[in-house]
Amino acid sequence: MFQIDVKNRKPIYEQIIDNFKRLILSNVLAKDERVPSVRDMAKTLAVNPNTIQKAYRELESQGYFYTVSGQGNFIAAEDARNHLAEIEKIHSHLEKMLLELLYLGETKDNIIQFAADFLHSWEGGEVRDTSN
Amino acid sequence: MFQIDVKNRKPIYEQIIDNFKRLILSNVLAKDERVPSVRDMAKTLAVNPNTIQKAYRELESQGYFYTVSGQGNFIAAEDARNHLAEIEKIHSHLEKMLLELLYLGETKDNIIQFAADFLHSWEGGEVRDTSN
Amino acid sequence: MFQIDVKNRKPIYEQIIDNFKRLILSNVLAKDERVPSVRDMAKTLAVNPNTIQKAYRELESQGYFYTVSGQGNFIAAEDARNHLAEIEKIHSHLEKMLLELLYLGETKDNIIQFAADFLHSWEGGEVRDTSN
Amino acid sequence: MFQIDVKNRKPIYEQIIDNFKRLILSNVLAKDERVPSVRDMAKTLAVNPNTIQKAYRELESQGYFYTVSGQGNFIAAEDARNHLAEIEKIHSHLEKMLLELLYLGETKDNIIQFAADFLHSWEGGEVRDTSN
DNA sequence: GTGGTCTAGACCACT
DNA sequence: GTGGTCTAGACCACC
Repeated sequence: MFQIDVKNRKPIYEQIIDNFKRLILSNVLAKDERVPSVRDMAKTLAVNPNTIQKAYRELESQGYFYTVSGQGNFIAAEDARNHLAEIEKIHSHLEKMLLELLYLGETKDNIIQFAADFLHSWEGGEVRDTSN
Repeated sequence: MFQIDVKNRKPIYEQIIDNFKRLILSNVLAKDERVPSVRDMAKTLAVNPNTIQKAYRELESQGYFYTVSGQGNFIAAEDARNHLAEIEKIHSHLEKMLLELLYLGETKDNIIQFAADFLHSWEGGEVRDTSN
Repeated sequence: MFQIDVKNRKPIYEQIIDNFKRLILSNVLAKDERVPSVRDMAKTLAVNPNTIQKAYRELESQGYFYTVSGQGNFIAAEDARNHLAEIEKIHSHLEKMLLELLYLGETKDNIIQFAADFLHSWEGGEVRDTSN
Repeated sequence: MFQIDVKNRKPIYEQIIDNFKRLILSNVLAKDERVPSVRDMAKTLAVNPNTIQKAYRELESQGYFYTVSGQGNFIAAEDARNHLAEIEKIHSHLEKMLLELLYLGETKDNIIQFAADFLHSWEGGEVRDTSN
């Protein structure tokens, strides 16, 4: 499904969250699909079940998962998530990145070219692992 | 000079580093200019001197500062720094942001438009505080 | 008859209990009426028979059902139940809700208005499903 | 400060959350006031630090606390919280309670009287412990 | 000193 | 079987 990098500064549970978000947002995991149980996931990723639990809980509270007691966790419908707030946040984040590039001497046209090229190279087909 | 945000999850020393980098890259701080002493900086930012110390040491090791013992810290010449590595890092960071926006349903054209608008609205005048 | 919401954090068996209580208290289910068998109920609600069993047993112990072995479960007479205790419990629960609204900045008059409006909009006709 | 009831069905960390919310909403704890450290709280309540941690984290993500790394947790400004959504939720909860009382035979006037009496008996002065 | 993460292992409620 | 809670104890980064 995906791998986690224990050496990474980013906490394991965040890596798990990011990976699931990616898989969900790119429709690799579809609505109402069941995700591996906490224990199974813990085994396959070789981490402690509590760590998986923490990640799953967070994903639930952010509207990506829903839990059916005694049955497991499932992918929530898209409208349970708050995309607008998320987009807003990323936009402001993006602005900072763009500014930094300017500071580092990149020209505006260069930057835009870079972004455009990258996006167009992305025919939306398969998913690439971009976790950290 | 700049402000730090203690409520922010980003460590204070990293915030200081980022702010100095920004001021240096945007030429607000010029080559060989003296930066405030650790103690002064600690007072004005109202943080622990150790924290300033850590930031300064990091900035020195990244080639932004040079230290003259007994005299203080100074802005290093541009060629002491490695912009390419920095740009590379931001580029990959940027790719992730762009991808997330795609996942969240933004169209490619929308995203490029956003970036272009932002950059062009920014006639490179003074520097705005973009820390986190 | 009613629906249960598997996504809800409230245990299914409690949802079933609440629904039955509601139907009984609102006289949709009359004294000595037979309730569906455990197996039937399990099928129509698409839940595990054990879950129905647990709910029925609880309802019996609270005086809402009585069991005739070999024949099924039936609605008990009203006097078998202890409304006062129930009302007491809800009253205290209500107090907490009211207090929270106060804390959240609602004025007393606003709250009372809300409650009064709601109650009066309710001409006691049929029963609406209010399960969580 | 407050007590927790280990025998209670409600999880300890939720009891802690509820208690803090109560103290904050009733202004016993003021903006920017420091709350006891995780370890201290763990000692005084005689529970595991992880449990406190969980509660504090939740309170932070709900906008009641903010964390200053290396310094502790503090009460957040009121506008960081999402009262409207909260009020909405409680309103719908309240409706269910009111309905249940109707079913149990209480008259509308009785119920409104009860609510009004309770609210007016509550001159907003001191705080009473309503935790479970 | 502070919060944050993680492990190992236990116990519980629900299905 | 499932998720959820809790403990005990360790280690880390930050201030």
